[in-house]
Amino acid sequence: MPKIGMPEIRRPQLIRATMEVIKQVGFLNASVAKIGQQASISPSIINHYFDGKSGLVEATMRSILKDLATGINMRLANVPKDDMVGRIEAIVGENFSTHQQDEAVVKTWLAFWAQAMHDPALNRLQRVNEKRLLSYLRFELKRCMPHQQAQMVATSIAALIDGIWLRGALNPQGIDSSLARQVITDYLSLYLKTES
Amino acid sequence: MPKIGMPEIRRPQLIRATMEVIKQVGFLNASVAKIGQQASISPSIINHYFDGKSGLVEATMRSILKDLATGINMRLANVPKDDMVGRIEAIVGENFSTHQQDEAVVKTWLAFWAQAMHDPALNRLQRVNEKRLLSYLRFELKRCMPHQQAQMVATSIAALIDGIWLRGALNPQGIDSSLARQVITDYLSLYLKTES
Amino acid sequence: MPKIGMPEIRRPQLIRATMEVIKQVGFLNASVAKIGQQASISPSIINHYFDGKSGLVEATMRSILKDLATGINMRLANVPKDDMVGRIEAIVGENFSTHQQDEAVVKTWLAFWAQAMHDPALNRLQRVNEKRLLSYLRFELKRCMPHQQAQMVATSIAALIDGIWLRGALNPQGIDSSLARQVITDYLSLYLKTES
Amino acid sequence: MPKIGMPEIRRPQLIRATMEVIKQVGFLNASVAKIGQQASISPSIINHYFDGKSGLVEATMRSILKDLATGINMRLANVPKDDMVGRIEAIVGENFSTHQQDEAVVKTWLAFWAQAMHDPALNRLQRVNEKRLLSYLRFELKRCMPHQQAQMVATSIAALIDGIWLRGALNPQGIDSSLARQVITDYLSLYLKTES
DNA sequence: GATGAATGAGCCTTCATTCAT
DNA sequence: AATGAATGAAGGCTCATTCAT
Repeated sequence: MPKIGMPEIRRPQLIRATMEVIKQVGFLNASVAKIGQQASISPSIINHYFDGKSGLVEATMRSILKDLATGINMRLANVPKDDMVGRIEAIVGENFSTHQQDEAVVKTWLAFWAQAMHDPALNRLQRVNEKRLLSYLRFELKRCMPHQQAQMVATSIAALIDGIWLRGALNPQGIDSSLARQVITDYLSLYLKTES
Repeated sequence: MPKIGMPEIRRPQLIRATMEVIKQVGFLNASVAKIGQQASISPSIINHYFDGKSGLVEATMRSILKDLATGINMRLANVPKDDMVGRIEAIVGENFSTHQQDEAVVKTWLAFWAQAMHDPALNRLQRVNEKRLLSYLRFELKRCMPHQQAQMVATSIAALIDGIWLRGALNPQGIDSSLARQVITDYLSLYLKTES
Repeated sequence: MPKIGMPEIRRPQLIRATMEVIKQVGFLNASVAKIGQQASISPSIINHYFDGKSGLVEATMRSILKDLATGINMRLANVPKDDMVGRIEAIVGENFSTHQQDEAVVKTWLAFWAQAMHDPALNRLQRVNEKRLLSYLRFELKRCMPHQQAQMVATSIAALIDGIWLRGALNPQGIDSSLARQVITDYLSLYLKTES
Repeated sequence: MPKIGMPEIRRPQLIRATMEVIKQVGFLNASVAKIGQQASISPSIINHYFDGKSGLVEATMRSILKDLATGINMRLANVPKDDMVGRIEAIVGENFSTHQQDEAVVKTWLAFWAQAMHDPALNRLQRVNEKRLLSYLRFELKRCMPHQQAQMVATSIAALIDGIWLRGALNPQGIDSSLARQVITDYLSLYLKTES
């Protein structure tokens, strides 16, 4: 019998190594050789566990997306169902959480976006994630405004999240996450005030 | 002996070919061989005119940034100096112009962003561009709101531009540019309304 | 502790899987991984039973050669000792039997020949088989012609067998075995006629 | 301007190196690295001139086939049109010429046959060559026998050629080419004598 | 100015094998 | 007996770049 439980050790280990290498040298230069070295394992093992490099890249992105979704759900669990603003702030907050600002995570996100335009598997992942964020926001907003309007505000908030995140990612000083949250909160409260 | 006028022919030719190849196969697979083939020129010549591939990539991005700046200035020239909303709409409008939505341009932009995190030369370009947009917006906004707030609104609008653009870039259906402009105009009018 | 009787199960199972894989992907691409998969066993076990891949290849060829020898002897058992033509036809017939025309067997044979030039173990096998065929034929022919001529005719018939077999193997339509037998019978009768 | 005339130097050089390496280590182990080393050139250049390893292999086989065809035609040019036996002997003779017995050529042939079963490009080459030999033989034979019969005798002679050649190839002592020619000549003359 | 010849580094992947369990 | 974990070597190929012409 072989050693058991290795997949549960190796897979996260390699995924983390992948992010680390992307952080250090960029997606373009993140070779399996470097990833293996980072994880202190033979690069060949990547094929054993992920069926090739693209499988590893996909799994890596899937891991980040899952972390985001989990984080959002955990925050939402602590906010009353009827506290709409609070719930939206929770969603926004998780998008600017410390974990999402980890340099390795940030660089992987960006590389993922650029790559998604040419890789069907990544594209699919990206689309699912995009729609999920919109649907979460819309769900909360629909409680106090018509569908049409909720759709538009959700789009705006999602765009603000991505835009602020992107500008922060490209900025050496990183994201000022409290400012980010404030900008979005201001927009929302201003909007609600004016409409009523 | 060097034929005169060749650089003026070759450089734009190769820059355009670069964008075309990035559009077709992605930044990752855009080799000098393919670029040369696309331009029907020997790839070797790239080193002659751009001192290596990275020089070509940088020049390509510089060309796109210049097109954007030129477009904005041309639009602004047609809007009265005191029409603040009109001038901001002009800036926004150019960011979603048909040229900026050219698939080759879009993919180059995105690749440029991802690459800028690891390439100092590209990073510098990106920073300059980012600051210019902010300064343009802030300049207009300061006419009717305090500096502090102008800074914040400018940041938000810039984020909206990038966020909407990014989401559009990743969406197979492309950007709905009239919707984009409307979202941003609405956002702006929201802030102006509270001021009055 | 070793289960008894397993070698008798595993060895033929792996040999058959080897032929099947060679048939599907060719000798060049017949890896132990694919063979293991084909047999639904872990590839590692090959080393246990055959001491490495080359041992398996050798055993596979040995199995085919043994089948051929067995088949010939069975046919000869049904032909009277003094029916020289009948006995030679039996030998020829077995060389073009349906089993020897099984695509997996054919491809293994051919790969075996090509490989035998560089692998001493396979070469030895091939030489033994070659000599056995010649000796069988010569033994029958010597009854009605001088040794010298028997040697020559035996060589010719062996060459005809291999030549026709080879041309058939390379032909998508396979071997026309009745034509093959006829050509060789005609050839033989030609020599017998001149003797009488 | 680049160096001119290089393709005419490099292509035969690499083809010869390929045969040499196949002779030394077998088709299975004939890597581009070894071929490049044998030719004292960088292996990368193979892609430049042959568009990949398979292109080189194909070109190598094509070269051998062309040599054979040229040799046959040269021999035929020296034999009167009406000397049927002489012309057939010329064809047979070239198939056992010293050049065709060059160890490198022999091993390449055999590897080529084994490989042709799985490589469409090689298969096509092999088929063309096979048909050409048959058609040459049939053309001569039809002068003194009906089509049906000519076809059968041509098949027999072709099989004898391949069979004797194959057995010689696998034999460490090589081919006894005068014996080979004699066997075939005997068969032909015996056949003609008996039929008339 | 422009070409293609040529190179060496690096890429991902496949492979046969060994080993702990 | 049998498995899967793990490795290191080797494979073909792509690439950016340099150079002679």
